[in-house]
Amino acid sequence: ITYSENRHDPPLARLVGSTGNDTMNMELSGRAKPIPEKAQRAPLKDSMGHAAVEIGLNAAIVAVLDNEPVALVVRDTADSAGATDGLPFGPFSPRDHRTLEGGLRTWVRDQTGLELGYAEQLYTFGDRGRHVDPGDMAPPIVSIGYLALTQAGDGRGVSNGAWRTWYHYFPWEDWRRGRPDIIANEIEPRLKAWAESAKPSNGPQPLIARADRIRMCFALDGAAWDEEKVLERYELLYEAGLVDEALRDGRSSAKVWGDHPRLGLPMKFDHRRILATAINRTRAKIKYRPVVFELMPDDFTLYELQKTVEAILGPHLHKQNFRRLVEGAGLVEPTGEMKTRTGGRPAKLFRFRREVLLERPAPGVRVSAPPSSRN
Amino acid sequence: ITYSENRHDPPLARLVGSTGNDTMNMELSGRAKPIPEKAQRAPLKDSMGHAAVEIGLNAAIVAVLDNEPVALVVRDTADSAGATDGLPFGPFSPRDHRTLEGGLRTWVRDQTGLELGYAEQLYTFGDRGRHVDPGDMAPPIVSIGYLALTQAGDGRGVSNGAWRTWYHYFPWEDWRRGRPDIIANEIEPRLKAWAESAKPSNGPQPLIARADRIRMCFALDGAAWDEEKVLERYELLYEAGLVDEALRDGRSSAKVWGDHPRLGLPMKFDHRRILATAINRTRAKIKYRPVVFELMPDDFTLYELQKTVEAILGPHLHKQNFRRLVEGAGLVEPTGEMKTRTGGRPAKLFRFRREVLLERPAPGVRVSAPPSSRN
DNA sequence: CTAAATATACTCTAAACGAGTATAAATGGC
DNA sequence: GCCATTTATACTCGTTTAGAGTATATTTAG
Repeated sequence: ITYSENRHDPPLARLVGSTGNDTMNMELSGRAKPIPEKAQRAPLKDSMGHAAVEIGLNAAIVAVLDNEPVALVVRDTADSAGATDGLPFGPFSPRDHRTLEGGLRTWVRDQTGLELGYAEQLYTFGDRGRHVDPGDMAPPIVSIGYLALTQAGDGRGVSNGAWRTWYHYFPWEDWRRGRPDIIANEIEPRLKAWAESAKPSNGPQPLIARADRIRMCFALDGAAWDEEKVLERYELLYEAGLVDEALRDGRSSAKVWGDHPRLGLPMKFDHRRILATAINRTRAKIKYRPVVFELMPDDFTLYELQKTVEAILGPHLHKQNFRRLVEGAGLVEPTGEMKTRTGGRPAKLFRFRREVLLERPAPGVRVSAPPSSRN
Repeated sequence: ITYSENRHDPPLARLVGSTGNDTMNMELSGRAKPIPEKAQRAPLKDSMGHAAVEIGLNAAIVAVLDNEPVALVVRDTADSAGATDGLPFGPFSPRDHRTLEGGLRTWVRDQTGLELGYAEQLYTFGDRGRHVDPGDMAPPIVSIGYLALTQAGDGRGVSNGAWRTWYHYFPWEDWRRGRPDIIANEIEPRLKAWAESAKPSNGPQPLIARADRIRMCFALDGAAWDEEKVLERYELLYEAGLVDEALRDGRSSAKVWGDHPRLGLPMKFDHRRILATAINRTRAKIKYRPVVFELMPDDFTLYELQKTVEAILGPHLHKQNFRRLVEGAGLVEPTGEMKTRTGGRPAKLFRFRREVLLERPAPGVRVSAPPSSRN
């Protein structure tokens, strides 16, 4: 089954507003002329022994556990002092791996015991200096991030690694109990200070002012929160030197903020950026492709399905409309069974209708959010 | 400016139906268990001299020239016998390139004289055996594809390379004069023969039957044509052994079809696949991000804008609604000037309103297609 | 038996999409 | 200058659907 990247069934997109998940053209492009690469020497074509680089394959494995969105992380047991979480990863070896994705699956199996199901490529990162690690391990220069979706119970016990809420690493993304305090208390003031520090306008102006980026990313001044800006937010914080990785990588703008709390837990290398990309993609894709079902058991109630969607997207959805849209789109069919012991009236059990993939071009979970009430 | 990948302003998505552009999970995944990698030896972690591979950077540079969608290709002048078109490309060299995209820009500048503006990463391909080339040049094992959008006249003369319609390589994608004959005359019968040849159901069944894939990709049996399935179609033809590259790569299923016409012009290495990905992405993205304007001069009439969109998407759009949607979305503002000599009543000139990027989360060119009439 | 919780059916409104009609202002040929 | 042709642009209208609310049915907990 091929779930491709871009959307086309609009419906629930509009609810949240959104902005994008996939790409990370973090080098501002647009019509603006690109920053010229440093003085160019003669073409390297004939420089034999072509520059070869090591490629890292990294897996952001996502599941939903008790209505909590989680990722599978492995912790560095060797260095127990400042043990940092990381994603399962390993180098791509053309000798042993027939495909990139195959190599990824192998590494994940070896490191966690988990047999991956659904997986898709996210992005290939290659910025020098972004993956520095204090340890003696030299990280690969180029790393390819993958998103995998699975049921948390599906691994039938992961032999190594732990499922951790992704909000450990991105506390500002957790809007389940309203706007998280960390935004107003920590992020906003520090980012504004960073924006101010760039005021003396010497040099070329960026296409979008820092203040505007901050406002749009973190929904200041009445702007709407866009849950699909996960990566953009993380990159902004990195650029401003507010996440530990920026400090670690030795960015000049990174400041020490005294006893201010760190903004989320750091990860090894550029793994947090990859996880941000994965969350971004998951949040976007769930709206226009039936990928939620990769996170669900075979049979489920519509309410369980809704809770899973909400775990990914954050805001609470309108229950009646959710049911109507999901059923109306032909995404599910009743199994005939009922689930009792739901704490109320028993619910019909449903299963995913795989046939939709042959019918409509690309159905997603169409959802509508209620304004305030939660029913 | 960051145009991210996924969509959220639904509008014009619905017109065409669509399916996806981005990703190419061509290894069927879904809930199905993945094909196990060949017997796994011990983890390679400590195999010093980590496997290093050469990475190719490839640019699919897209423009619209006289209402014709074109890509910039370079032809192999050395081997004039069976000269094959290729995309500008070169190896990534961490020594000389600070970033992947920077390296790409350098190669494009060196090879074509063009200074890239907007560029975004498409996908990283790594299947062994997909980039074989009959010549003596060993292609990189891993290749990263990029999409760049530019005005054809913007390069102020490309010093090397030529703009060629992308329909040279994908004739079946050209629906401007209705369904192209090549589908009914060549593609459909050959694909059906291929599907038949797999009938004796030995071995594991694929998630989606060949016949279903064919029907959905090429809009048979009344299915709607989805112009966003560019990559899926090309991959299907490759898998069926119907494009020259499949033969060249020595796929077992590739057959010689006598004097049947070849299905589109082949390209070097896996460049045609990359171009398919680029077309796919362009078609999808134009609907939910204001990327059309990368293809336009600073000032333009709404009709010119519409013609450009149509060059990318194919079908003809409803003129009145197009105007209403584009203006209503605040994507453009009048310059105050008029364009005379349009062949009729003079048209107002417009320019792109960059401010929209700060307002709505992600505006695209919202369009609606008329059913039959073209007005 | 009742309160609380959940499941599910149905209604209503505003917005949008999708299509059509009408009119204005040029050009080109005669 | 007249007229056919071409393009630009304004406005209307019906159908769909998103977005929200109301009402009712069935269970469990106590």
